[in-house]
Amino acid sequence: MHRTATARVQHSPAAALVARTATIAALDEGREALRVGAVSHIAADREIFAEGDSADVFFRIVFGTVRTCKFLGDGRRQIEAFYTAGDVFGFELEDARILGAEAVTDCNIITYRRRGVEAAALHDETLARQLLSFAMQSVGHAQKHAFLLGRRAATEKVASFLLTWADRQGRQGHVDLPMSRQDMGDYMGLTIETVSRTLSQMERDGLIAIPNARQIRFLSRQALEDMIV
Amino acid sequence: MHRTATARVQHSPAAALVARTATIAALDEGREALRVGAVSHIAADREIFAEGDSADVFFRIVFGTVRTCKFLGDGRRQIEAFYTAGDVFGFELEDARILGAEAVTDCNIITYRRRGVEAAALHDETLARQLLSFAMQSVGHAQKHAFLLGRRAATEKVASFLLTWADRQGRQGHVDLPMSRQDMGDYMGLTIETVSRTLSQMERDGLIAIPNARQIRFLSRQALEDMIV
DNA sequence: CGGACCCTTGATAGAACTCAATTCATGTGG
DNA sequence: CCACATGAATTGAGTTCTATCAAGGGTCCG
Repeated sequence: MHRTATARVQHSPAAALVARTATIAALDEGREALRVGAVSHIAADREIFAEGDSADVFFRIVFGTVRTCKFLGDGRRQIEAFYTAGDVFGFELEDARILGAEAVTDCNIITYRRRGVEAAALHDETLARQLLSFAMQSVGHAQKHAFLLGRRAATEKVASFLLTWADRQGRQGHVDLPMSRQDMGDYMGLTIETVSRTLSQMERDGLIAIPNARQIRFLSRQALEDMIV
Repeated sequence: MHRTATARVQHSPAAALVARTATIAALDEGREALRVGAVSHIAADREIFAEGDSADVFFRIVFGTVRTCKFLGDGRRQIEAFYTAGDVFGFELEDARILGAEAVTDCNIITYRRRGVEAAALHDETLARQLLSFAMQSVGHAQKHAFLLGRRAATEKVASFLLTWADRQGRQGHVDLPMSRQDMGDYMGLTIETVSRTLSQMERDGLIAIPNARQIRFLSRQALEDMIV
């Protein structure tokens, strides 16, 4: 399940599309002492941490999906990222968190002490390298998100979102969506209605099938890829 | 919305706005051997590196402004970031660059060998820490960019852009824009006309003065800050 | 069966884009 | 020094796309 970060880097050609979020494999290799307590179970829609909380710990997902987000004063919400099994989230440089995190689905997560891991990295070359690699992969993810948001048309955003998730799930012709339309919209900067309409239109155009709201089958993956230039 | 949490810490608006890009101070402290050649001068609008180039070097700006961007198949361009004096850019994890870089204005830049710096970091704790810090700050910048792009209204984007640049320049009531309206639009996901119209409207509303296209004075900074929630 | 929630669909209004024309700033050559 | 050319920026008119408001389906669960 947890391939090493270095192995993933070499994935290459299709890598352009893969907006895989990053993990820190070294945390699995005899460094269990860095953990805080046991695995925690979080129910769907429960908050994991809030904007402004102390960023003294970070997390890795055993299973389930997590979203990190920011609330605007008028109630709008922007989702920064979705994280799934194996992903590390909540690792921040500042003391106070600038994002909140919530469980999208029920999930199990492992907690790590930030200072402990940072200290360990000082005399642990593998960990240090993976920490930097993790940070750089996070940059890549945030940039890909910015590029998705910068796209003008809703169809481009949705096509890009679907293909990215299919790749994350290692699938060619099918994608499971663990999140609601609201979550999708808040991630792409679209309303729930536009997301829904865009998907319906894609279905009418014969590009996808929607057996149910949380599952999408690709009928013409090429056409979707062509949409995002 | 899922706001089950207790009261959140309110950040000072100014702090939330500062999207300062990051540098690596240790490169100045007796580590000049890591440089490649002398300082290079680049003329405005010249390409520094292209998408797909080998990412074996990275750069630091002595003076001038640089943009990193990506071109879409249909000619659209998305700008990922602007960098100014002191900023490091072009540091990537992958071998092939996923962004191109161009000089916005004439500029002088210093070149560093990536592998050299990475290797030096293995037995140089200060450098290692700053490298990680740099990477994490880059994450923060990319996230702020994503949040700017996710904002729905053009006025919010433009207000946020202006205030961010004023802060980067350490100014309260005035901002110098080294880039064209086209650059601004490609950064914010807007057309050049919308950027221009939005600025004109802000001027009519008495929020800003535009002595010339590359200079903006804030007449009501508070009103601008209120726009971005 | 009823209710709650999520999703979809419809009608309308508003915001941003597109195309087009004009103004402005800058630089060049006569 | 001025006429002119050039490119950037602004402004205008019309169109397109997405948000908004509102209503109706679908599904799960008590």
